Amino acid sequence: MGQKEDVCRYRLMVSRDALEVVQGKWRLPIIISLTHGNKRFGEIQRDISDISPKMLSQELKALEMNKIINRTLYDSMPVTVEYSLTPLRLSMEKMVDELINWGMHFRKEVVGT
Amino acid sequence: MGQKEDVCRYRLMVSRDALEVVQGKWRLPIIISLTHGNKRFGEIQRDISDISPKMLSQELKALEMNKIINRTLYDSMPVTVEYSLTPLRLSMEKMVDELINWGMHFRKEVVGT
DNA sequence: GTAAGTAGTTACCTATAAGTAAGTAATTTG
DNA sequence: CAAATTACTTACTTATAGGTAACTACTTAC
Repeated sequence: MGQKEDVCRYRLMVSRDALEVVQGKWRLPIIISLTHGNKRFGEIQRDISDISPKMLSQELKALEMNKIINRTLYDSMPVTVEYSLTPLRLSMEKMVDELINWGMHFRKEVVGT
Repeated sequence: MGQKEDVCRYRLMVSRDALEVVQGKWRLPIIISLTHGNKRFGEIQRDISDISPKMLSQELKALEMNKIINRTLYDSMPVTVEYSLTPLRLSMEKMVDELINWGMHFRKEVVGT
């Protein structure tokens, strides 16, 4: 008894997991910025013009912890740090595509009305 | 000039639109509860055992405004209200499936490690 | 008239997300 | 030696999300 409900609860749990990785104001912008090539802190900051260094630092850490991006420190002078995407980010492609697809549909049907 | 950036900004905008509809603690649980049939306020509340009437009422209103659910008032005594899904909810199927798929993958690769 | 069931609302409080402004440390350039 | 560039950090504040408890209004059953 309750097997259907278990499946349902599991689906809820993992969809919440997925949402937590991409939700928030800055995570998708950062991910998308890095999709156009590896970048340094300052470059991402210039890409996303209204993000503060505090938020960028905080969100980069969160994305690194979730294994979406890599942080590589180069021992050059001025010290440079390069951020790049991981294979896990590449596995998000379909999900992000479907968010975009449905977002377009939603905007046509509801927002644009 | 900037056509690529316009496309990028548009994708960001619509993916944020999509996220806003499903994000939060209770929206997916409510949507999924109604997937198993039209339900009344109290039934949803019993389905999602730890939701308060305030949050349920608030989130049902948000989902109704976004045209994900319908609210139908029946003039019976005791007044009953039935909530049901709209065609727009049905169009979310792929997106929700991909959230679940990637969430499973993420949990295997990161959470479960 | 009291309790229980219908579907919520209201006021208040706490927790989390995000913003603002300034500071740090190391090095390079003029 | 002062200014600029690298990549941040810290302290403080504001805004939004969510939680708690009690209350409303109507009707039926006992």
